[in-house]
Amino acid sequence: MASYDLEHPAIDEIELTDVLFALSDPARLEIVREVSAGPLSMAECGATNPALPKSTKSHLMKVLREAGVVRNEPDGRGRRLTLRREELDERFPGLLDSILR
Amino acid sequence: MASYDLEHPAIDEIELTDVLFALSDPARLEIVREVSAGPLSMAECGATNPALPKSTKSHLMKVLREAGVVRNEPDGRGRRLTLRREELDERFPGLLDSILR
DNA sequence: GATTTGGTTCCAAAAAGTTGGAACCATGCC
DNA sequence: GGCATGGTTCCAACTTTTTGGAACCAAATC
Repeated sequence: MASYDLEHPAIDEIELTDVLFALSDPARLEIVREVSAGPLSMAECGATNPALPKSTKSHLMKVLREAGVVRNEPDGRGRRLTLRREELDERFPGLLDSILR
Repeated sequence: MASYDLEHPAIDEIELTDVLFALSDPARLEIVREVSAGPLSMAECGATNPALPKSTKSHLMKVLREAGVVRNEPDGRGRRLTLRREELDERFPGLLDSILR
């Protein structure tokens, strides 16, 4: 069954309030900070929170993905997490910069 | 009696995640947009949502106030709501601009 | 001081979000 | 195929937020 792709909102479907909500949780915001430095695998994320159960981490990531903040795509045996930087910058100029500063 | 002042966080106590959470609700974000144009009374706020019960509106305002987004001070018989613009701009440069744009 | 006006707080119910173990699924590798 | 690895989804318990009526409070005005 081939692909195993998760749903991502198109750029123009991304809602500001959803993005703000996704980033309003300290654990999620921290993940975004980590990912902002470059693509990471699931295991590499949440280095700050090593004891975090994987299901919990996956849920946090789901909120970020569904809000349009992070892209989650298959990568070998694992997954590749990337910040949707350019798209977010285009849709909400300056937002990410001011939050991640 | 005497004073009837509500609690407001000091500028350096304002947490980014609290601000983001406060603004992540469409009704609250709309209130902030209205207030960004200048001080308003409670009654003048939420013009978009006329049927909103006053207790509900007061709760929304409380979240905004406790997050440090809005100042709520006595003004005659009513109350004066103002956006804490300069303070927020100092603490989180560019944030409000990018959100309210 | 009684009344009206404008708003906050109390309280309880409903809705939404969080958390994590267990089951499941996909891929890579032997 | 079989197995280990990396991660998602299911489900249920728990916590937090939201919501709004009713009670309350403070200031202004008569």
